[in-house]
Amino acid sequence: MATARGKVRDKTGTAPAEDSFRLQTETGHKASRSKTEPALAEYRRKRDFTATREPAAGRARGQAMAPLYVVQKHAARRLHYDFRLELGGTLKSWAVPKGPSLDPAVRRLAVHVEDHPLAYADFEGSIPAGHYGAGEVIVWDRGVWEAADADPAAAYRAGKLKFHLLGEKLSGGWTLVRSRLPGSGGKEQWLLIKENDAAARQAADYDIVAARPDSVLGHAPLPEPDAKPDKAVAAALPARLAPTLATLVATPPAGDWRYEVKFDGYRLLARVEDGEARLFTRNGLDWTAKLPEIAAALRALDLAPSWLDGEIIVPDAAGRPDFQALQNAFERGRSADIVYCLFDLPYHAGLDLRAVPLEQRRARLESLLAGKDDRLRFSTELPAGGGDLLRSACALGLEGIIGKRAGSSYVSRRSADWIKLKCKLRQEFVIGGYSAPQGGRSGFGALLLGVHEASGALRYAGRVGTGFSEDQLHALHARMQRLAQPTPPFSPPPGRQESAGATWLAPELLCEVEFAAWTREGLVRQAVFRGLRADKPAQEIVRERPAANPGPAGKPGQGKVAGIAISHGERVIDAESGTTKRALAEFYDSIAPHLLAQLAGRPLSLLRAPEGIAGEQFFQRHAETLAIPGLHRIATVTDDEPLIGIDSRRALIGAVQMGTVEFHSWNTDFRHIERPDRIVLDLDPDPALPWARMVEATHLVLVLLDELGLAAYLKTSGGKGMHIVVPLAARQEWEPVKAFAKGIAQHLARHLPRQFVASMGPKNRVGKIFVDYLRNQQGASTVAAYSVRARPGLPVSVPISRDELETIDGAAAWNVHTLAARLAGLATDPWVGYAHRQRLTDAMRQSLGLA
DNA sequence: GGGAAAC
DNA sequence: GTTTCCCAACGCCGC
DNA sequence: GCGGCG
Repeated sequence: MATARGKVRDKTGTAPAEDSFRLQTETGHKASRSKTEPALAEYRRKRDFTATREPAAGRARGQAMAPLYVVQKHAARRLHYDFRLELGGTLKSWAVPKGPSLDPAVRRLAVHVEDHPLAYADFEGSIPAGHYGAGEVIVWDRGVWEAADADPAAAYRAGKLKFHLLGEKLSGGWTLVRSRLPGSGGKEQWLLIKENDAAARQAADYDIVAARPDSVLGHAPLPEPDAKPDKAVAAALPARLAPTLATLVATPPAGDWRYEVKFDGYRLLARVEDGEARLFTRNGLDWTAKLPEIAAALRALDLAPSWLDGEIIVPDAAGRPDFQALQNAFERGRSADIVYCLFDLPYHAGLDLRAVPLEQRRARLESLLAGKDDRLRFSTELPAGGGDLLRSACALGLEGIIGKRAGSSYVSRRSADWIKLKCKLRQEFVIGGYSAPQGGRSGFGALLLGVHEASGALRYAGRVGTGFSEDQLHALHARMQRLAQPTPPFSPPPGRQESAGATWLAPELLCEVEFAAWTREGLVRQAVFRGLRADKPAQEIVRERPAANPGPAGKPGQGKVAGIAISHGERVIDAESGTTKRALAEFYDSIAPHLLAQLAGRPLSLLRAPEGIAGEQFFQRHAETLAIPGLHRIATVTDDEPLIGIDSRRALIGAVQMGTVEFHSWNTDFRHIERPDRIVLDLDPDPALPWARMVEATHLVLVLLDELGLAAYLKTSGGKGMHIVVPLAARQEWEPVKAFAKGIAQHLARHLPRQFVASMGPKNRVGKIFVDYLRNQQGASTVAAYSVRARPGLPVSVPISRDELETIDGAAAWNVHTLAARLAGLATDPWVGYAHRQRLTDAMRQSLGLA
């Protein structure tokens, strides 16, 4: 024991090649083949940071340093947990609870240090994706323990691990702070923070809330509750207070706005005075008696006379507000689960703070709540950036976000300085009936909606009774009457109340509906009719799962997609969109006909990422031991091992179950594997180039192909570039076809040197577009049209028409969430006319200078 | 994610 | 039993 | 020329 700090790490030798840090032991390290941004410098910086830290003042001599920390990296809006242990002693082994290391539920690391029994180190909390924007956070748990303490976990529990560094400026610009983060259960954490762009933000953005009494340095910029802020006015505490209400807006406005989570609960104001706490709804009803635990927690804060403003919620398992759970909590008189999320402090300690800038009120509020009852939580600020922020909030299954203008004051009315941005859900439903009109309404009352279960049954999904014009109402009614049938198409049929007076319809009509949320029973809430749809077979209408929403558990068939059991269906494959493995499988199931048309008959390479796109990724070209139902293993003369062929839904979903994210196809067919039947040119731009340059370059290539007399088809790559596909009759073998593709690339590079390069190196590619012709050799493959890409947000490679090139705003125009809408809105196949008829002629070769 | 080799 | 390794292929680039 | 990298 008590060997030098950093020993474990030093023994590992080489730095990992990926941007994450695997826990490293003396048995070696694991270099990943992950195709992510280079992170060697990143790694070195962090290593340097730990290596160059000065020992903390006040540490007794002879004590072993045994810091344990958890590294969480969050760059470019990708959340990444990883664990690194640095222990005095030789690390023997370690364990993270089974499952993805991204699992926010991971709370405990087991560590095994030589000469020590198995020790556990707990850490608490998690940081949801999107919380910190671009930047990095290290969740840090640090302390010392006596060498005599055989069990560091016991020492930790006994409080012998001392924290004693706060606000310490560390090398490399890191700062140690103590803070509470959303999702942390209100618990404070030690955080090491570092800004990528310090100028863009202020330290206060990080919610630094408290200094420990034993803080050595303690110069963190803490709010000073006792100082009287500008504009604060001494005032008696009013008996009543009406809250500031937010204005609903559709898009994030310009300007300086501070965003918070929109809580799906009840607004509640708290009045605290003389050891008494009372709770009021926004209409002034006294709910103190309904919320004894909250009231007690507020009393325990022992506040000087104050009004606090917040919202009560019941968090679901993932920490998100759950409106129904809140209602249930009231119904059952179980208010103990309720949490009060506080976001404002209009009065405090005899001061009227309403005119004080928002940030100051909130800083003061946060300091009041720091380290107090878990039922009282500070509503943390979300990172700047409205549009993306809303998207990520929605992807996390939140109801929306609230924006407050920087510096705004607290007013007792609806304010334009407080805005709410809602995540609206929208999807198609099958119309399975309608209810009788009520009152002055003619035609029908509401449409009875359904979605298909995985089993194929049409499940009742609630009703929509608003959103149609008078004309629509009549037209729809007339149309529906022709589809009337005596029995409900739903299975099981809706309850008596829903069925009363209903007219049942053959499940043929589809409509688009916008709604606020799915209820726990799987019905739409606050649904609005947005129009009929007619572009999809009714059978394809299924519930579109909001990302990261596992859905009701325990239902039969719940774990299966297309008959394939999906293990770890709740695993989040992509943190940015919150897409789970099951959602990915369902996505592939939903586009199976499109994708299978691209894959069938071709040898494939699979890009697999069993632990999600942030984990290790690898290609697989040989069927090997791959146990996928319906997968073809095809022996060929070209490869010793059988290749992979997929031509069924089962095999497709089976591949997804095995962690496949991307499907890459060869430019040939098993039937003529030595003769390619297409050329694929991958236009791969310098990432810094604007999209307009990409559009221009694509046009230029199309012009060249037109001149040669070759028809070509476009698809987005799902990344930065475009793929141009030239279908061929499978006449020639790989070599001449590759030479032809190379000829095109070199022709472009030669004649349009400002736009194109034909060689791969990034060196002379600055500001240009690399025409990647290398995908046209034997054994090479290109991501298939309709394949997802293993990148943040899970974009999809999508065929487009030449006309559409002008209209899209990037090669990642569609992703797993938005592709359905595109397919639904598509009148004609963007690749209409695609046929393998073209030949490469000598005349073409001459034109290219290949002769 | 899972088979198989290496501990 | 437990842990690690493997799962493409190619051209570039730096040693 | 070899190996790591993208």
